[in-house]
Amino acid sequence: MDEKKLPSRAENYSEWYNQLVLRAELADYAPVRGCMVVRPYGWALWENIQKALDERFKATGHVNAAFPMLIPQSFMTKEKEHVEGFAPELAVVTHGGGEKLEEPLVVRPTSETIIGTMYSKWIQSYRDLPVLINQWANVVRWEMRTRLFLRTLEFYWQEGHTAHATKEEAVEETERMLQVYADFARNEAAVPVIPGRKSENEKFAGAKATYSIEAMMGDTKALQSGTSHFLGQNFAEAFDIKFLDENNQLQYAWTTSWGISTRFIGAIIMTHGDDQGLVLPPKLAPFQVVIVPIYRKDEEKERVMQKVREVAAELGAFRVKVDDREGLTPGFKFNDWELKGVPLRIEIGPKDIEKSSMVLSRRDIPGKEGKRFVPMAGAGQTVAQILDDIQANLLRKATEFRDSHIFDCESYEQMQDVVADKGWARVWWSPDSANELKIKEETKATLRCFDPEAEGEGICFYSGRKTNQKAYFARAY
RNA sequence: CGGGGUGUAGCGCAGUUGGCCAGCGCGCUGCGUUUGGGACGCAGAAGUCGGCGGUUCAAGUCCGCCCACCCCGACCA
Repeated sequence: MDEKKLPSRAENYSEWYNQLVLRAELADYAPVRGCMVVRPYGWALWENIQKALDERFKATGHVNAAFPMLIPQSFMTKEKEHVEGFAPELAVVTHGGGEKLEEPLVVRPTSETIIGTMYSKWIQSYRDLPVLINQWANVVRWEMRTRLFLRTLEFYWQEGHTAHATKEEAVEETERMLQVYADFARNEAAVPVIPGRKSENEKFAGAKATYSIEAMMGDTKALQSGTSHFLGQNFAEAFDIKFLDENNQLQYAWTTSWGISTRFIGAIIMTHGDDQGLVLPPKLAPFQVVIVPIYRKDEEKERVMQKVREVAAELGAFRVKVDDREGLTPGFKFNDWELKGVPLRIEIGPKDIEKSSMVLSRRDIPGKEGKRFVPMAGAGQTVAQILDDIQANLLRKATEFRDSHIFDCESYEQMQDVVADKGWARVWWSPDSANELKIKEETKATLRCFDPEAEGEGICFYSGRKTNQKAYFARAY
């Protein structure tokens, strides 16, 4: 086996994914089982994701804050469904300072309880509302089986927590943030997603309603890539978040929460990656452009490097990496940066300098097709155009792939056939938790979300009942 | 927790019916030649063979116990 080659995506998707994460130096396994080390290259990608999301949060009036990682166990038990949902996956601290604690502390799996506790102190009047806070944090969930980025014991995310005076406002907030996520996914990550409501079975523990953005990976499995929850007054009642309204009436607040995690990096990898490695969308890529200098003899080196520096300076508006590593052949560097998913590569050698041109190689179009000679003059504008085009092309390709793997199914047989290995099934669906579980057992497919674009009425593919709702079923990560 | 598997150099692995110096590829270090699609030569460094115990003249190899990790299920952003 040639160790330099990645496993083929088509032949072994899991192995391909795993090797890709490790060898592109996004992340590594940690000494503790199920944990992950995010390496600098992976973290740089995450920081770009953070930046893009933070901009959107600011635009919608949210501010950042930080809450404790350790939560008294009793907080977790206040909301009945919440504790039932999370109890099996909690890490618990029983000792501190060498002594057994009177009350164990839970390492936060999510922060509704601690934030709810604080909101009950902060909120007295309708004038205090809405409270629109986000926190960037790490959380711990003791999962049985883990996978780099997709499901690790500890993961990084942002969690927004808001409190509102009315149900309508909270519902609006839940839906707004779902759309913020969908917009981010499409326009920054070039990941086309379907934003829709989750079924009762799949909703967040303690929520009245859960919405998610669902993305289709390269093996046609679905990945829940972000969630937004309408919590109703459940947490307000459990944590006593009350306020006096304009009529001097005591009311429970209406709350929401929403989050996107490092799992999204997995979504980017599995949406765009190919047999050569990662393909990163220009807007989020740690390096948008890599320049590989090519020279045969030492006397050529200075001349080439000087040109390279000139071009790099002209591309100051972009995130540019000059690969000046010594002793590596250009071929090695090409493969290395392709593995790491850099959207655009520039090659500059003696031949190019003579012609005052350079080679541009697009990561989204493999092989010779993606290469072209361009004049060095006006490099900035050319690069800007091509990066835009790559960004658009990635979204277009991913959308085409997704749409060609969604099938409208009318019968259970048809649906089983589709979710077995063809893609997602879109069906008329009369909501029924028991039926949903049966389908999961028989096909391994779950209800990903209700179709937000469903119109009219039809016959449920499973129960035969009349319904006005459509749903997506798929195998999922 | 149920089923299956693997532990030998940083990584990936080979090691026969027990046998004397524990090997190969990649990577790493040094020197030289190279550099337009994963360079080559020479010289090197690097191992409690997962742990403990047993059988034996002799254990990476056989036996027992333990530990760790991986894959498939149940759980999940």
